[in-house]
Amino acid sequence: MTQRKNAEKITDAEWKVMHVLWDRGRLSSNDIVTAIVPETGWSPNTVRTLLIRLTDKGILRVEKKRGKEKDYPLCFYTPLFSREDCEAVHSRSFLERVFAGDASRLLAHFVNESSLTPEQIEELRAKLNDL
Amino acid sequence: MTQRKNAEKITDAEWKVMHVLWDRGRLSSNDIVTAIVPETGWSPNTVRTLLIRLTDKGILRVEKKRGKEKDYPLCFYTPLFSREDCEAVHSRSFLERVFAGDASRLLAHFVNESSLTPEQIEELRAKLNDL
DNA sequence: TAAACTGAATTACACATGTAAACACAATAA
DNA sequence: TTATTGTGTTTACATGTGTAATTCAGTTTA
Repeated sequence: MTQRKNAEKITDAEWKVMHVLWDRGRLSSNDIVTAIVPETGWSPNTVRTLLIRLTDKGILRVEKKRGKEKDYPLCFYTPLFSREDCEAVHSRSFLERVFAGDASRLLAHFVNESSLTPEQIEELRAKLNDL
Repeated sequence: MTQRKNAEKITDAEWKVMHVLWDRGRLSSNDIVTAIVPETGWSPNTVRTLLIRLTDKGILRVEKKRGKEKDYPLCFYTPLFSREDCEAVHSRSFLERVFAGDASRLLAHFVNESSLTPEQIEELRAKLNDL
């Protein structure tokens, strides 16, 4: 729950970093930089700043390694929260903020706007049946 | 679309103000203050600051009236965007940011977490059928 | 060994945001 | 008419965020 509190504070720019880490697991800062810079056009330093901030917030864990005494000192980062946890926290606050808590309207909106594939529609139907 | 751009910048605190205005239409600042202060505990000045900021952002329109020369000069505020428009803009950016654009996962999440009533479930089913 | 390079840590800086206090002015009450 | 009060306007101020530049410390290279 204290965790949840921290997990709440992921900012727009930081989400990009988190998605990379959730997709690919523990990564060196360089891996993260090379994954993110082309897509965003950010400076590598910007990415590193975000990594530091996420670490300070307790959302990432950092390990400083120096391989076999041959490599540069490198930082490896690992998420301390699952993607699902973070999504859940932010989803709740989004629901409250924008839809004033009315999940039904939120769902209606996304169903209408999302151009779902037939398979996705079927999946969703199945989920509704499971309720 | 330029409108859309502005509509994007509603902050957490500002949403509260907007919901009151969408619920009840054109209101004096005092009406807004009395609606919001009890629920939030904010100072009236805080609410007034938000009204000014929303006006500056072009999200609210303000009319300064002095009734029949008898009342205080009062400010009346009116939203310049529909609730649906603002929801749509913020929903899209939320989807991108938190769910990396995967609407299907977003929907699955909210369906599971929202404890919908049977009626709401039925409604949603109907919407799915209309796709 | 000195220069160049790489990655990490520190510092920066403007703008946004939450949250008002202070000030000003019209209207009303005394 | 003056003091008070309700309302609008201006200013404030810490913290968060986007977005790095700068500096520092090892590593490799000339």
